[in-house]
Amino acid sequence: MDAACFLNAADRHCQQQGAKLTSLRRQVLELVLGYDGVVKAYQVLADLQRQRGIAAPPTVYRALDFLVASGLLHKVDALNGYIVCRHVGCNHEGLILVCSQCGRVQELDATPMLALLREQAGGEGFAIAPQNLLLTGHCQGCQA
Amino acid sequence: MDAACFLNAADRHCQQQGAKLTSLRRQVLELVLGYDGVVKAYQVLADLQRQRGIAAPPTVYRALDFLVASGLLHKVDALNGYIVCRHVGCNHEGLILVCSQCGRVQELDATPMLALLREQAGGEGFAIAPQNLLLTGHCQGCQA
DNA sequence: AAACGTTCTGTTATACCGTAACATTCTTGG
DNA sequence: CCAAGAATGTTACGGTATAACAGAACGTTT
Repeated sequence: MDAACFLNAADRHCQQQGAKLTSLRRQVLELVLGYDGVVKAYQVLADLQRQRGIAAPPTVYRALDFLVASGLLHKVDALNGYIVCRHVGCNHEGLILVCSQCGRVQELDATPMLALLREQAGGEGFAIAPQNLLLTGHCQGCQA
Repeated sequence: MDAACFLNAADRHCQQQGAKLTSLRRQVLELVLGYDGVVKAYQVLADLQRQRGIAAPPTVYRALDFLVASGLLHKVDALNGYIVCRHVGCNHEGLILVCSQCGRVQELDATPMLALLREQAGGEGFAIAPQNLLLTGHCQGCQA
């Protein structure tokens, strides 16, 4: 799915949910789409400054927060970054593999794994919420 | 297991591995043990400054890094924090369950789970690094 | 249209998180 | 003792994130 197509899907997705994909938020999403893999907030900020002349951290953080809340992006805590969600609209839980060297992202289906985890956690009285599973490691290209 | 007992276990654990649990590292571990759940590096730093008069960030970060590398603590990326490992000695990867309501933390062994994940990811040419799995949900007490 | 509340965005300032780089001290084996 | 490596002290900085308030845009009601 290319960027233009994704943006259309994002428009539809937000409209369905009554969320407003404003021009700023759309611009930020577009900037994130321009990268391959994990993006840092301050990278986006720098891009935004190049395009708008001036922008401050809260501007980009607010847009990113919105996009995460809408399910269009995922936050990658371990790397202080963000990635595009490639499963917008469907209810699958993803297994997201992030290469800690090159930042590239790969997604598998984590549904069976999360079912097992849910079972294990449930045995301890803990109900895990729907979520994606984020793991870091090295992709094929980055293994020496 | 109380703090004193844990410290003894930590001494033995490090001795077995040829790692040196110096007095500074032990002091940091003790400070972390004084908290219930997730601790931030700068909390520990503040405590250390109270006890020693002066200390700088690298001092506490180095000690925390050592304790994580030794398996005595886990780093919780999503929360920029650290927790005591409750399974010292069994050389495992943790499954850390964080209750999004009350903030309490519970730890299970994720080793078998990660073995499966490693196999699945390996099939795609991706090598998963050693790490903990952090999942959010609701603990027993917080399920209405 | 005018008045209003709500949501979004701009702006300034600051707090928090983490590490690089180098100096110094402390072990430990020869 | 002495050299080598490990651990700690110290300074300084860069990256990450948010608080707090001001202003603008938008829809709704009157």
